[in-house]
Amino acid sequence: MPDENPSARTSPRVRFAPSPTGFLHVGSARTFIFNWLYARHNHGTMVLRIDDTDVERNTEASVQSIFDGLRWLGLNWDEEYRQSERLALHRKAAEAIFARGLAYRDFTPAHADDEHPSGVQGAWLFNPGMREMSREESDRRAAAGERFALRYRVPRGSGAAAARTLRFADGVYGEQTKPADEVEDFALLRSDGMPTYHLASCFDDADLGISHIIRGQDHLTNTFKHLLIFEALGVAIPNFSMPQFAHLPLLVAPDGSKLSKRKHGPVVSVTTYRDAGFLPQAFINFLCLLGWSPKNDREYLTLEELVGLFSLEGVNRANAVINFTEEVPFDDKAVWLNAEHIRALPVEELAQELEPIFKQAGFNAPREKVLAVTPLIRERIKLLREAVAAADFLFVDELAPYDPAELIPQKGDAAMARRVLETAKEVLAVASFDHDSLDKALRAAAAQLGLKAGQAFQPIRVAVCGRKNAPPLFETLVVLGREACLKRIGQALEKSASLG
RNA sequence: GUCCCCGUCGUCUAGGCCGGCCUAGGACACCGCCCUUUCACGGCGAUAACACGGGUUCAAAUCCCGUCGGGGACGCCA
Repeated sequence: MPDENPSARTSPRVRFAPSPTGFLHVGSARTFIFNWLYARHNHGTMVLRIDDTDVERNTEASVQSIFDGLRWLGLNWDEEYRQSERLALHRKAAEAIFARGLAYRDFTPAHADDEHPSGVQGAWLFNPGMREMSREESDRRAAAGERFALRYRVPRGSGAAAARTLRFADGVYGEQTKPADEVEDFALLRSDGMPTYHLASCFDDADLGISHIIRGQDHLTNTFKHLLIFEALGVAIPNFSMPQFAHLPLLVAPDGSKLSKRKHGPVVSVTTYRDAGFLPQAFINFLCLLGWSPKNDREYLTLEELVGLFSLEGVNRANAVINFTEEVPFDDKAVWLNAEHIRALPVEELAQELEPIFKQAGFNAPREKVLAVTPLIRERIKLLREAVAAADFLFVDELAPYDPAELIPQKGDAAMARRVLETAKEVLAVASFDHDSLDKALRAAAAQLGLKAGQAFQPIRVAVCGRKNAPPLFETLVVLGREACLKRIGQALEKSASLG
């Protein structure tokens, strides 16, 4: 079959274009992930472009922190650009638009930051006197060194003639239209000669052949401006075709407001999740479920499954709130998913994640030991960091002080605790240290003492772990080894003396 | 203020485009029970929502209008 529409056949090119004004924001991360998923699902190309045209606000530290976040996610990109390196291209594009009469110079002094340009009367459209200024006067003033911004001359209806209607089909929000009359004469170049976001972003998207622009819904109304820029730019770019747009619902805070670094603090930074012990695949899984659904009730999804399932049709239109409070900084569902992903990890891989964390906590944690400890805590931690508190007694030489009363079993007394510990000491001195042997020996000892297993095990558990809530007893004893067990039971016996 | 978007359990969502299968499904969280040597895992169960008002229709969460609520855009920020 002949290929009638070659452009529809070429693989999609998508981009993620963060501006380096802070750390990588969870909302940005989700935008990145959706773009990445779209690219991988459709065998397309993922472009990373650092939108650093705002020299005032951009910092190199921020660029690094964005890379930190992206590297942690582990999703690779195929091409990488820096907008600041393409400045000359942007200026040339602006000049070309001006030369064609599609833009004009605006000599109005820039607004101060606190001045809101849109009055209470309605939307601001353009500054009086500038749009109509003759080319001669404009040239003369520019030549005289007067500063100006370059504004796009948005087509407007004149007299009885209605303005044209701008339209595009959004991949998520559907058909969008707006009369050009309602679009303000936005700036292309600032009075310092720097391109604005709108110009730089559209030029690069067109020049880099981006086929699908997937971004936050806060750009939905900006898209009408972008349509105009693309139109003006397109004529100079061979084989240009208008990109498809898809806007993503916003991620909002529990109070419904837009997530912001300033207002909500570190919980909006992806490195906070990393440092708290989230697995990147769990974090990705969680973010995907915010504003997107595979529509088959599945929630725990691996990266491969996400790639296979992802489509723009599954994207929701309503904003999604990401739940957090000061006491509980992470969304319950994110934590649950993380626990699921932790349990799904093979022991060797989980051990590998845990090893640096144990070492950081100051534990003597050789590989073999971590490998032995991991199965004991795998089902007891929801965040990797919790492994430290869950397994500390398996690493330290001396147990942290605990209340001797903990040694007393249910429906028992101090004497019973001591009897159990004495017996355990004898049994463990000779028993072979593997799960089944210990199970057999200790159960037999309990029976001999006339106690229920649970009653007999509690003093031993507390003696060995220093607390009541701990992993299963026999596995714990095995990992700890005979020497440590006997020593701790001996210490417990001493402690129990104070119980009278 | 103007324009745009959105509104299903506390939260994430399915269902909505193609009205009846929805006495609205799933998940997290919460509560209860079971399993069990503690904790955890696992299993089972319970509570919980179509923002409101009109209309269209034999029939509306689903279509239409309005109201209210939330959000976004309106910068020489991105």
